[in-house]
Amino acid sequence: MAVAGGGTAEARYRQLAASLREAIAAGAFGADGRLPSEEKIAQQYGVSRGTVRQALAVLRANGLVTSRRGTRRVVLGTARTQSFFELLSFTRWARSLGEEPGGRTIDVTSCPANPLECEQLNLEPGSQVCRVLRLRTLSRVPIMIERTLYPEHIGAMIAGLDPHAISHTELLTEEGVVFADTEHTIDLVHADADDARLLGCNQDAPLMRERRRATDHSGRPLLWSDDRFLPGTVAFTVHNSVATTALSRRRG
Amino acid sequence: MAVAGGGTAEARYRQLAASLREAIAAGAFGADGRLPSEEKIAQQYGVSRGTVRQALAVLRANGLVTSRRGTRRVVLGTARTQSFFELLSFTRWARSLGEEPGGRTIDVTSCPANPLECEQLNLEPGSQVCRVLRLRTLSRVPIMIERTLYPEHIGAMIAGLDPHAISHTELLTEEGVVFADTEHTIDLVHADADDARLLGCNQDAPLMRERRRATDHSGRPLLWSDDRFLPGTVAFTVHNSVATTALSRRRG
DNA sequence: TGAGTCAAGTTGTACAGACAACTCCACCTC
DNA sequence: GAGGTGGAGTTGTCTGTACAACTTGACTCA
Repeated sequence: MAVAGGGTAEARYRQLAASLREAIAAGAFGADGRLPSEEKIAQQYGVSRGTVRQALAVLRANGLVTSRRGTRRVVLGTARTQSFFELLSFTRWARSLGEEPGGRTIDVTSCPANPLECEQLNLEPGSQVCRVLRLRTLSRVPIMIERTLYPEHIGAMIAGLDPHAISHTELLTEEGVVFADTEHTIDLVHADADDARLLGCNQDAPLMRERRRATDHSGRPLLWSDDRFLPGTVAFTVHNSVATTALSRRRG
Repeated sequence: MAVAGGGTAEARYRQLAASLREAIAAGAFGADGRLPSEEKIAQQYGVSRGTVRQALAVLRANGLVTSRRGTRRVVLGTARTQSFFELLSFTRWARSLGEEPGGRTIDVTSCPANPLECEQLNLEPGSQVCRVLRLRTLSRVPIMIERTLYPEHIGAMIAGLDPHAISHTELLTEEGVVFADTEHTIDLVHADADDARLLGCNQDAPLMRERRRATDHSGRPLLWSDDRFLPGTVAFTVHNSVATTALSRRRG
């Protein structure tokens, strides 16, 4: 039936997190930025302390508040972290910026994967994969080259598609594909001939590369993509605290 | 007294998380990678289900396991996320790689901050700041230029320091400075004259830039740094799931 | 064969209580 | 004034219980 979300009422701790987020943005909690105690918040909203803690854990993971045994929590900032989908999908990201996402599908082919690709997509050696090459624009200005690899069962949904379709990710979601986890790796590369031609830069010009690997709930890879941005068009930010770390830095 | 950690026994859920992490790395949980149910794990380790859930939340945030209502958890991978300090401190990072961290302090000056810097460090306009310029090496090979800005009260601890000291961060920690949160922003810049001279690259050569801003528990900024890496020496990876997102992507 | 139904199993949410660990301020003492 | 003491307040950890929401596989029935 593909009921697209909204079926169940949102959890109480999420509602509470949203309320607190608004309160923080509105500048409640005075100049010193100290939150009320968990107990007070619990009474105020008519929930248990456990629920308050769950809500605050969300805000802490987003870098909005600190937390430390013995003292009240303190507002850190109004860090606007993005939703999972704004990070997964170029289209969603563009929309969240209030800009018009666009793109042109340059090429779609189906062919056997090489060993590295098989490993990334967790496929048997020699399996068929679907290769998509797209040029992405933000308000009609080209900013990114996207090379995406889909396993065959996903690629089949992409293949017979309008080449002008804007968002493949949203299409797949509508078809019932569930994206659950992604891993992003960010580094710097030099433009190859295709990059240069399509982005209108010189060959060997520096590009910001983001490689994304998405999996479903069972850990099966759904796509592997190599996205190359023109310099100055994108920046990545990560918040991390003593308690939770999501980012890591590797030798290039 | 500066008792350097280790005072209190580690929380049970952290011990459990470590155990489970090892078990995953050792390849327990069979070929399908399904974990036992929370109840089973709780019985096996003699803890309550709540504690098990706390431990599993850590693993999930690290991208090691999935989680989804109705089905068992599944092993995703052996993602090695780094500790907070390996991300904050170049020295700690190098050591975790098994390489020898090094560096040379090029310049230390104290002067008034410009408006942007005041905003980043949350200081009154015109406040004094401490500026440190360092060249960082990995196994004697230069890979990064670090420009760090400290507010005066922190800078005072750095100023009278051996110019050959390797880790300023660790020194500050020993002095009782507590780092609690950081924000990292990653983008691409071109080498200026100083970068080129010190890193031995051409001017305007592309560099990977990481800007870090660290605060203490109350949200007071402790440092703001602009680090520029030679291409190919570093890559950043982020794991994120539907439940938790730490990364965001911005217009450059 | 195919579709629908049901029950068992599993994770998510929420509540309540208890204690530990820690911070901070007021107070006291020297 | 300096320094130590103590207690109130706050967050961290752990346990236990109950139910809701969801997945999966077995089963039934047309």
